[in-house]
Amino acid sequence: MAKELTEKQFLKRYDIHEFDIPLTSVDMAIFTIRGGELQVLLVKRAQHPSKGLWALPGGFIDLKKDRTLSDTAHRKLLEKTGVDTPYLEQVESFGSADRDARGWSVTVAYLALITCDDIVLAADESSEEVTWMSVEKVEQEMDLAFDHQAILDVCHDRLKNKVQYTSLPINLLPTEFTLTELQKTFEIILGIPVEKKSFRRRILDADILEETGGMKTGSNRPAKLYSTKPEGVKHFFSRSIEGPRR
Amino acid sequence: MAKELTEKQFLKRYDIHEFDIPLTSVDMAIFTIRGGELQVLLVKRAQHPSKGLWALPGGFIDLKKDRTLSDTAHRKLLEKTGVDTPYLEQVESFGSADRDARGWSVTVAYLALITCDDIVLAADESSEEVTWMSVEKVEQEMDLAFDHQAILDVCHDRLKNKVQYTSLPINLLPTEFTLTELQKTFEIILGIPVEKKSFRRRILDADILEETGGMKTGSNRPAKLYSTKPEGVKHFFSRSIEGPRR
DNA sequence: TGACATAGTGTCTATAGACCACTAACATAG
DNA sequence: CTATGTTAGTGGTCTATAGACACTATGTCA
Repeated sequence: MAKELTEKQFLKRYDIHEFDIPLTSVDMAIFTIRGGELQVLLVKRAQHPSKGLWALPGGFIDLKKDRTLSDTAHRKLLEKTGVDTPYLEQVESFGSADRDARGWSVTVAYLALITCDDIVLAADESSEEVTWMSVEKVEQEMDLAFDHQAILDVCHDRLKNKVQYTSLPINLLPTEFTLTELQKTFEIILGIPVEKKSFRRRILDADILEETGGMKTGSNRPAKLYSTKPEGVKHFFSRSIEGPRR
Repeated sequence: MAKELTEKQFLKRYDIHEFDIPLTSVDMAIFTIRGGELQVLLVKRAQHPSKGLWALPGGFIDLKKDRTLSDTAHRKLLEKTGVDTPYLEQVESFGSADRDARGWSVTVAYLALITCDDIVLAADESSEEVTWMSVEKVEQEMDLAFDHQAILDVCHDRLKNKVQYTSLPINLLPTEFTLTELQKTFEIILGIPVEKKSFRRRILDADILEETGGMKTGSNRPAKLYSTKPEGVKHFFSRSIEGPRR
């Protein structure tokens, strides 16, 4: 595939400047919670263009293997993380004449949420450098390849926005979790404290969780463990989380 | 451009089955309110594939003219309707091996809202047949080209959803309108009646409209005319429109 | 056995939409 | 020149749900 070619070979193979159709790819913002932070998976580019810069994982559609766009996304997710499909959502497409040095290109951005301990990093045979990086740090200090900074921003905004009125963060936790852990996850993504009672009421009333019967013990009162009901994973609340008023 | 070619010429020109990159296009669901209905703009396909079937307007990216994807969308909107940019939003991309008989293809779907009387239909030099059609009718009875039925569904859902918590329908009205006209527009899109007092409070409290000073007279009490404030066009409400409870 | 820490609850307030009946202001018919 | 109809616009109550915050419960560990 394209990835193994040098730029010159690539240009020759695709004869890009003769085309009047754009190159189309898929890029992913794969989020997880690690060390109390929201982190995103980055790959160091091994080829031209933007060689050596960190980038969102992604690549070209494989017309043989992939039947649909989401097949491509699932394949990429699997290649980079070794897991599949906890949560995958198409976010937005970015296309312009100058976002890629190779010419007019379009990329379809996907957002994925995965549980930290599912991860077997860099199961990719191409042995690129792969790493988790704090989203905050990436957005403030780093210079990503192509327009990946903008793509990450949009995916991050989408995540923050959806967390307001859905139970999405459940996908960032292992199958069993306590309500406090879930609340912490919401707080990390939203970046604001969430009121305990309101939070618990919302989640419980939404009727998407069930008690597993187990308890999480520590050096204090044990907490009930919950898992998501088989049916509903994401569920819409009637209002968004409003956070403290004063 | 591609449009003037026969399938055979097209295949030859693009040598499609040699590529391992997909064809990428833009398709649009252009909505308006006409005759008390939500209607969508359709174009009759003059070429293979799906020749003779109605389709959403759209086409390939023009790598010379368009700098970005939204340029392509704006251009298509202008070509078909003679107007530009009252409201344009990217919705979702659809890509698969079999959505287009020509091979693997990706299309980026856009949603546009325009005011009915802005419209100068079929300003397109290619003199295709262009028409407005009731969305309800299209979704129930018609067979659109490619996967355009699915694309329309997604765009329609997005519209209905956004209307719940934004002032989006303002873009379907002329610059001056009465609150009752705006309410009617919401009701047409939502398909349910909306309570007058709550609606007016919501809209007025959102502080996105200003009185123009003019009045709309008829054979009854005249109504104040409003226009959108220069700053805010779309604005988010804190809750969605709930409609009648019983 | 008591300090502590975290889990989990009772209950009040504030907000904003639903509901519905009311008043206001025009055109037009008689 | 009034009566009537029709639509514009409002007042005021009801209700659902989120925020606030203090309270109780239940474990560990020194």
